[in-house]
Amino acid sequence: MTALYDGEFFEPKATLTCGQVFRYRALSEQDYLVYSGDTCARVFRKGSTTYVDTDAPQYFERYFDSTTDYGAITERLKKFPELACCIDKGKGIRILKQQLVETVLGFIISANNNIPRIQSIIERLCNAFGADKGGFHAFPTLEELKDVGAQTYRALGCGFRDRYLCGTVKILRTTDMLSRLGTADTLSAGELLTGLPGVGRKVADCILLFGLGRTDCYPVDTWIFKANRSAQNDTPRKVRDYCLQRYGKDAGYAQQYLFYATR
DNA sequence: AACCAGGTGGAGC
DNA sequence: GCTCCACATGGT
Repeated sequence: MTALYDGEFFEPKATLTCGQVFRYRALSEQDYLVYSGDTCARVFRKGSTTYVDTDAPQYFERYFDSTTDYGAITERLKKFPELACCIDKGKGIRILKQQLVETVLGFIISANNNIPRIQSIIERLCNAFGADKGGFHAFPTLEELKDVGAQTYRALGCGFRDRYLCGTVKILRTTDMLSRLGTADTLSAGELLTGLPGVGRKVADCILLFGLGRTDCYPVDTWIFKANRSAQNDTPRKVRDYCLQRYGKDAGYAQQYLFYATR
């Protein structure tokens, strides 16, 4: 089934290559396959329309955040002069509502890593342990990762993050953290997440934003820090606090427009 | 051949 | 609280 969207605020390329998601593959300039959990969709643009072709239309309607008014968000953020040109470049970005476990493990792998390598590690992880869905493999469930040891993650190219993955999988499997994350406020959810091995401030903010839909977050990575640092805000923590205060509930959107435009 | 990549954790102060 | 630094891996 294929759903149609006005493409002004929904471009496949901007949405998928702005750094929020790792499981996608480009077929051409504005034509992508994207995988989430155990499902997939083809997202492509023709003229001023974006099409989503999938067997799970209701899932991807939510995944692509279809009911949020990005025109209103960009109007609010355009008032900040430092964002004006970023929004012109990236106004087709949508913040995806991704699977929580997939987001947690994906961003643990992202630490001190580059995006092409993150993508290939995650693809190998899916191929090794995720269910065969015919043409692609699902992201592994916690149950499927139950007995995966550090040396196996190491063999998949995860490097020093092997023990983080083992430790986090065990906690997610054996505690009620996942259910608590869904109902906790953003601050409490952040504290829960930073208690996981391999999850610090930045990775927690990515999980909050991309896996829990908390747009009042501002992940500060090396790129954002270089773009935002000043004499006043000379540490990642200060940049984060300043931008959270400045952009409020729109901080997550602001961060994505900036990341996409400056990376 | 150093340096970098969507950083984190730990030791030492 | 803070500052250094090791940590796998592959690309430039």
